[in-house]
Amino acid sequence: MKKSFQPLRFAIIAADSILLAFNNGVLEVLLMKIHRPPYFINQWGLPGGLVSPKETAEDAARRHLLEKGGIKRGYYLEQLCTFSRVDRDPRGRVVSVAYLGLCDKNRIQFSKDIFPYEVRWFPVKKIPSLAYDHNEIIRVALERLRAKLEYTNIAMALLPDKFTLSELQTFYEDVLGRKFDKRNFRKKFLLLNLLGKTREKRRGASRPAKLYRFRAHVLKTVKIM
Amino acid sequence: MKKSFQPLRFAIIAADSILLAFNNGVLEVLLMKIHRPPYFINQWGLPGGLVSPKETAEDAARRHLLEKGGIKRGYYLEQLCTFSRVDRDPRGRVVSVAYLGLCDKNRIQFSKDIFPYEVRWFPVKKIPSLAYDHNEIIRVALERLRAKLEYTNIAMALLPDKFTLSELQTFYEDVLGRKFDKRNFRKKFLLLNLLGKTREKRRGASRPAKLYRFRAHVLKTVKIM
DNA sequence: GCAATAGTGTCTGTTAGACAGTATGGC
DNA sequence: GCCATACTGTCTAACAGACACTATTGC
Repeated sequence: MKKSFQPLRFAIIAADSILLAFNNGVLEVLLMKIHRPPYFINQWGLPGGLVSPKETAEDAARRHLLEKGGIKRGYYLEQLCTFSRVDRDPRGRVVSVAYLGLCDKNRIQFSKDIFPYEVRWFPVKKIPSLAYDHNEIIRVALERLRAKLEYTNIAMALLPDKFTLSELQTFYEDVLGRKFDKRNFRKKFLLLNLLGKTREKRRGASRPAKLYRFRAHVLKTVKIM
Repeated sequence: MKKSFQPLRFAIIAADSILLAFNNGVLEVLLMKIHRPPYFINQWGLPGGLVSPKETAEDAARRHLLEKGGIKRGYYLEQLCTFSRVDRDPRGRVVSVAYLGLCDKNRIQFSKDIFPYEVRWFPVKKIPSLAYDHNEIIRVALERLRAKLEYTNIAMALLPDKFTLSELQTFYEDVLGRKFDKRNFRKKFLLLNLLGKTREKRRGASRPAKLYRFRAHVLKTVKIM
């Protein structure tokens, strides 16, 4: 029988978050500029960092979103996947537990403190080459998001409180990269009974549109598409 | 701004596997008796162990299945979830990357070596109280399996090469805990075009039944139920 | 021929998807 | 009145689910 490897006693565990928001018809991800030497200086990467002895990986993910991006609460977060390629971090062995975060920028609570980090929202279609394996992590995150849009009501985490059916449709089309027939889309979504009417309308340069909201903000699995 | 925690420099990373098999109409999980002092001695737990410096978490999961259970290859394995509760291991901070494994005992390759570990297959409905948070991990694994049975062809990883439609139905009923109408079940599954006929029949104490097999052993997402 | 399980078909209600014209408001 | 976008309904094909009887083999 083959001899066992030496156990990994000094691994470092990191928690990285892919925080997504839908803004002006564009899906964006929050990225952070890396300052600390010696690797990837001035490159962009996911907001995240080490897990401390007294916190879970999810706690750490939330803490780093606060410490790096000033994001306090009001966003959805779920575990995505753990990345453990041996050479994924040039500093040594770092295993990263990645979290998928979804938010609406108007609903999120930002801290008013000043942070010594440079963060920026990037459209997911214009992401530069990132540090570590973060491009790969984002790819997996988008796959997960697209899958969940089809069989859960997770869209509620990215959309504003109130929205028109056209906005909802545009959102689905942009993120899934497919077009839907307007009549079928509306019929299907209204029959799912996930939405509630409001009395308000969105006024623009043409006929005003009714505003809807999600009835409940609890994640449900429902076949959508 | 709140001061950052101390980073976790000495965390230990483990990889644990929930290896499932379907045997005589019963879904079973492979468990291992814990011998090493000082905790949980003689309790059962998931086969797994530490991740070594030169291997990924998945490599480690497979290695521990081999070293502890003699299981060489021929099983399906996917990452399930990472468990990082601070006190989940009394020995100290251990973060576990859990893997969901699925196999057919007749198709799997067992090592012929002798292993100093006591392992046993337990019906998932008769699992004792396990070490660490392993009961919880198994709960999550079964949830994942049930979800994937409904929208992928993952059943192929648990079923034998050849099986009758009745056996397939029994499998679905047992694992999902619901009954299906025989005519509808067969109609639906055959229309999905996932199965191929063989010329063989299973003979028993009554009318022989045609044997089918899965056409391809590639995981596909297909709406099944 | 009896027990046991395999195998089969129809009907109905629901859903998915194709498809085009009218309504309302800003300017 | 014109532009822009909101809003609406029908038809057809496919699918989901309820339902009961005949066929084949071992004994």
